[in-house]
This record gives sequence, C-alpha cells and structure tokens, in this order.
Amino acid sequence: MPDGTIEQKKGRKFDQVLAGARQVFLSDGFDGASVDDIARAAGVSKATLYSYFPDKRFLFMQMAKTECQRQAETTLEAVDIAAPIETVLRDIASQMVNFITSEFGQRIFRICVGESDRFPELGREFYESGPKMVRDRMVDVFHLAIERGELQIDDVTLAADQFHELCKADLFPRMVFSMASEFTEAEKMRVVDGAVDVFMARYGV
Amino acid sequence: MPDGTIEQKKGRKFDQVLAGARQVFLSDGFDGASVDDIARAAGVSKATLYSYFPDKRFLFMQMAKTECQRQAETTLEAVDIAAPIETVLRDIASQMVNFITSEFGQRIFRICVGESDRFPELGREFYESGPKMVRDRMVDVFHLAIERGELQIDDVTLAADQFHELCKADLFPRMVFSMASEFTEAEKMRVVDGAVDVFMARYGV
DNA sequence: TTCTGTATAAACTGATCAGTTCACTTCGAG
DNA sequence: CTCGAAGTGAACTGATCAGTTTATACAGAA
Repeated sequence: MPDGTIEQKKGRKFDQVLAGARQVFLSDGFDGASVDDIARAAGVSKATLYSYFPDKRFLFMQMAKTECQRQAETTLEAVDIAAPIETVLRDIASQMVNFITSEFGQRIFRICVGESDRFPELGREFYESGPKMVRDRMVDVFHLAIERGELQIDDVTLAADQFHELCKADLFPRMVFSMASEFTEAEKMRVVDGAVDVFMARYGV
Repeated sequence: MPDGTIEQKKGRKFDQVLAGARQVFLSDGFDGASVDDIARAAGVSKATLYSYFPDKRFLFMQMAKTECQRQAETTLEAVDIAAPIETVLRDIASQMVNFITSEFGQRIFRICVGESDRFPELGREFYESGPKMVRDRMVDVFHLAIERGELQIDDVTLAADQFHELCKADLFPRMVFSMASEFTEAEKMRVVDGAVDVFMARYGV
C-alpha cells in the first residue's frame, strides 16, 4: 500500500464492470439494458456488480461520465493553432462533424437526451464535459484570432455556439431521426465548408 | 353515412384515447408510460383502447404523428412574406426559438430522439412532418427573396438548414441537457438577432 | 322485443427485471 | 495452514406491465 494504485475505488473487477456497462448501455439504451446482460458482458456475477455500484442508475451515470471525459480528451487536441484562422476553423469543424456523425456520438447523445428528464444530473454531466468544454476551447481560439486581427467578434460565446450549431446543419437531424446513419465525405465537406463560409462572412475581418 | 364524418377510422372514443396517450406519453416517455395509465387518463377501458390500437407502439406512433402535424400547421403560418427579408427572417427565427424552448417541443424531441433507435419509423415520421416541412417552407421564402434581389444563395437547402441550426445556438443544448428549462426574452432575442445577423452577412446582397 | 355493436371492469397470463440472499469457491497475506 | 476478503452462480422476491379474456351493460336499429 505504500506505493502503486491509489486510483481505484475498489477491487480488480471495477473496470471490467464499467466496460460491460459501456457495451450494453450503448447498444441497448438505459431501459433496454438489463443488469443480467451487463453482468454477463462484463464477465462478472451480478452480486459482484452490485458490490461496486449501488444500483443501475448509478452504474449508468458512472459509465456515461467516464466515456464523456475520454471523448473530450481525444477531441480538439490535434489542432494547429498557429495556422491561419480559416484553416483552424476548418479543422475544428471537421472534428465536430466527425464526432456528430460517429456511432458513439450518436448513441451517447441519444441516451443522454432521452434519459435526462428522469435524471437531470446525467444531462448536466454530459453538457459540462461535452458541449461546454468544446465551447470554452473555441472561445480560446477566437481570442487568439482576435488578437491577431483575423477575427472581429463582439459576443464570443455566442459565436462559438453558432459555429458549433452550423456544423450540425443537415447532418444532425438526419442522423438523430434515423434518416441516415452514415455520410459521404462530400456530404460532410459541404457542411464543413458551409459552416466556415458563413462564419467568416460575419466574423472575419 | 351519405354525409358528415368520413374522417374517423372508428368509433367515438378514438380521439379520447389519443388525448390520453398524448398526456401520459408526453409526461412519462414511452417506457415510463403504462397502458393502464393511458386508459385511465383517457377515461376508457383498456379493452377499448386495444380495440382501436393493436399495441402500445402503434398508439405512440399515431399520437406523435398527430401532434407533429398539428404543430407544423400552427407554426410558420403567420409570417408576412411581403415584408423585407430581414423582418421575415426575424419572425421565422422567433417562431423557431419559441418552439425549441417550449415544453412541448422539448418533450416530443426528447422522446423521438430517445426512442428512434428502437423504432426508426418514429424518427422518420417526426423528421418528415417537422424539420423537413420547416426546411421546405424556408426554401420557398428564400426563392422569393432571391427573385426580389434581397438574397443571394447558391445552396438553398443548406442555407435553410444553417438558419435552422443558428436558431438553436446556446438555447438548445442547455434545454436538452437540463441546464435550463426556461429562458428570458433577452436570451431569446440574443439568439434570434445573432442568427439573422450571421445569415445576412453571408447571404444578404 | 330482440339483436348487434360498442363499451366496461376486473381478473388473469406470461414475461421481464431490479435487487437480494446464500452456500460455496478462490487466492493471497500473515 | 488458515483466515478473510473478493468473487461466483443460482435461486428467489416482489413488483411492473403488455396484452387477453370473460362476463356484463347499454345503446339504437330492425
């Protein structure tokens, strides 16, 4: 105990349970997932599962939080801020579009939306570690570009939200309402370019 | 039978059942709603309910379709197309924002999103009678404005989708993830004005 | 009056599922 | 070698719920 693993709350199967939960919740939704299925997917007995998590809701929340954090970390990292603002925006837009149209993005969104009436904490958690983080990151980028005289923005947070929304045009509703599940590069490009164009027309110098 | 009511598929309690379904589904979601509750809310026996609708899913679909149509009819009607395009856009944006932030808009969206994995028809139905109709209507407006030399748009449907998305900035994520349930007029105005500004900067002559 | 179609209440079936309990195993530390 | 913590599997409880059935009521039309 003097060294090593302080990180984990409890025994060795904790991560296993979370992985099983991830798999089953993501493919079946909250109500659709049965605890027996999760235990089976995790390769763990139900009793063990319940020794780690007090109930199904809690397990779900924990899973969702973990997943969101992981996602937020990998997104918006590989953007070259030194490049001209149009390039930066195009990169960011691409990443957003890719996330929105990804299997994972779609599923986690679906569950959070559907369930955040019954447990609002979930929605809030997701917002904080998802859209909120993206917005903050964008605001930073904008400030930099403003300093460099590339952009002129009065309401920076609004601009960030607008950009984010612009990246959803067409794709998002079609995705979310099961009109399409995959998109061609051309379809994505159309939206990305459109978003950058509109944004620059208003906020470019 | 020579005159009168051809419209209804079956007997007198049909609408009652639908009304009960509307009430319970909208407040409890699909899984949350029990058929017994619906029958009770409708003031109808369960047997009667099942004589009208083959099962719960079908009842739900029917309710959602009906509601969407009703909503689509009342929205985007009282817009004065003769007015200058900026005014027209502002009116439309206001209506969109009001719908997005409405109790009903939020609930129906939540259910459709959460459930359209399990029955994709629902999502499609909603898309066709919701976003799609709005888009078509907007495209008409744009064409008119282009003819009048007020707008210049290459990809008209993309522009319509962009405008729609711009109206969701900030408000929509906060609403959907339970960060807020009501908004001040000022908050709404900020988004409406922002949307029109951005849109006109790109597509205005 | 009688027949028919629509309605009802209430009991019932069959299934699912969250969460608990229990008797038993495994394995590492002292 | 033994103790105890962590894990297992299977049975069990209690509850909910979709959908069915049955026996009954009541209307208007023939």
